[in-house]
Amino acid sequence: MLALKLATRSSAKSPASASCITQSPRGSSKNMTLITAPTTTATGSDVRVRFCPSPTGTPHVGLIRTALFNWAYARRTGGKFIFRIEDTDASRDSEESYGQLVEGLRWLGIDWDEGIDTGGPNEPYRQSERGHIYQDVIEKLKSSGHLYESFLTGEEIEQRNIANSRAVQLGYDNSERDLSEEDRQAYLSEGRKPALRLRVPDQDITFVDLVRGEITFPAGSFPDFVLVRPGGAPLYTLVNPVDDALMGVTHVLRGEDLLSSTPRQIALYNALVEAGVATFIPRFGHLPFVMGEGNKKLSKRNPESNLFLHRDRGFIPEGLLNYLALLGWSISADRDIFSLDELCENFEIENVNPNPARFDQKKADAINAAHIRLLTDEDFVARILPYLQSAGVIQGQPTARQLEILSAVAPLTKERVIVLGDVPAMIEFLFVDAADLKIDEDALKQLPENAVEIVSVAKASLESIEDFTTDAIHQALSDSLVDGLGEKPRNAFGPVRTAISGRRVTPPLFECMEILGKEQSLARLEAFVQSR
RNA sequence: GGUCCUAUCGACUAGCGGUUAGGUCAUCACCCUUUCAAGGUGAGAACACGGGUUCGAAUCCCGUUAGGACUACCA
Repeated sequence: MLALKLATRSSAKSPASASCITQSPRGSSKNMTLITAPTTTATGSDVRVRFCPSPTGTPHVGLIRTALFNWAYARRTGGKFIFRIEDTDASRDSEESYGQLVEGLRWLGIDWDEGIDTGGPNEPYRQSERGHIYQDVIEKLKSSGHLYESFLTGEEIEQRNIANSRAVQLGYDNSERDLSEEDRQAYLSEGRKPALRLRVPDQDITFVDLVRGEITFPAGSFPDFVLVRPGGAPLYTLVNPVDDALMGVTHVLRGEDLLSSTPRQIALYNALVEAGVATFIPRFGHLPFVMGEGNKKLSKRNPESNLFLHRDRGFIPEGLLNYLALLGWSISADRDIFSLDELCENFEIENVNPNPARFDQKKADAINAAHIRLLTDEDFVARILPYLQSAGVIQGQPTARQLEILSAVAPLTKERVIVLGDVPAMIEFLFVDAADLKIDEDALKQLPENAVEIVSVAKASLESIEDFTTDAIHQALSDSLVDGLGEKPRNAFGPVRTAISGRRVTPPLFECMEILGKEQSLARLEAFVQSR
């Protein structure tokens, strides 16, 4: 025990510890291998990060946050961002989901330097098309002695543990590391086919996590694990690190759920280096979970996990990404709103907070609203158009008059929505004829007794106006309703608003009347009086 | 069972040995106001617990407690 501590300490002090992997051999297995491969020292433009989702289901905001941080890290360092698809599980993967992943990243503006569609020096970027590559790597690992055949079934492994009074949960006992040739032949003659396991070094494995600092897994924390199925099909445990190695990935930024498998991957990387497949071990950084209600990881069942639901509601990429970045990272002590450029300029993986963060829809909404207000009027119009079209407010391409209305109402509307999906209901009345205007229940409910009187006085006072402008309208209505009838502004303008828009909440009333024009406005007031 | 991670207002966080513990969302109050927003001002609200190290601990160390992850011939 003392010797172990000394070993760890001295190795930490030695100059050789520029490598992040600390070695402290323990025990004395005949086949003991040690981790000797160097950890990458890549910085700046040598940085290579990747996003490698499995195409199962619709894109999840937690997944997007991972993509965002990898992307931001690449943009910050000047390195490369690789987009790879891990579609080796035909039963769960779907082409539809693959398409959604690509669509999602494109919509958000997260672009990649190598990968799907874009191509690059390490094609193909879909694992389902890389089968031949893995077979070659498996051969190299076999001939360098890092893999060994394992014939025991799960049931047999459990039996052995019971027989040896070893905890069943401990799993495999590495008992076939030195299988004799006779035993091997005996298994083969039974018609068994072996899985291939990695000979894991009997030593503590330490690495410096980019968000959590130094982490040590004691020797024996996990058994020799399977890399290849009986029959030769490679597993995720093999293909993920192999692809990273082949693609030269230097920094692996991924979810916290993979933290425990990192020592396994370091052991594999070491084997890969010794087998001549890789030249270094990457650095790892484990991002905190995105949580949902209670203390549970945000699951695909939670609607707020679905990227496209946010888009459909009217989140804009700037808002959603800003909020997602806030889940574990902050730009400064007193600022929450920032652009993607600012994120890329300031992102430091070392500043990511290791605690899990809860997804808060209210705050996400507030951040999105702030970004909508930052849009120029032209940009705002362009972005709300699809929402107006799908709500049926505008059919097909907008007319010149509709465009005119939109640009007039844009600055008024921008200030009072939290998502773009709020817009159609708010401005629909500007696009219908007086005869077709419907009056909402909640607008009617709060009308004063003398609503009809107010509206007809309003109409009379507006008829004489020459210039039908906001100021003139305001003046005329104030004179006739507030001064003339002695109504409070609230009581005076409420009925007019309802008659004009049919709604309780609208952009500012006088501006809306100016946009509608004198004829339309008066027609609506008249229609209201007639219908009561 | 084993291994690992985590712990600051209701939520997200700033803090990296000396702060009246700061900001944002949410909540409440007031101001502004033609509705709704936006904006302005203000209030309440946190260092999980126990030891240690130190002149001094939210900050470093240990333990406890509480969450969480992993422990597949899934990815």
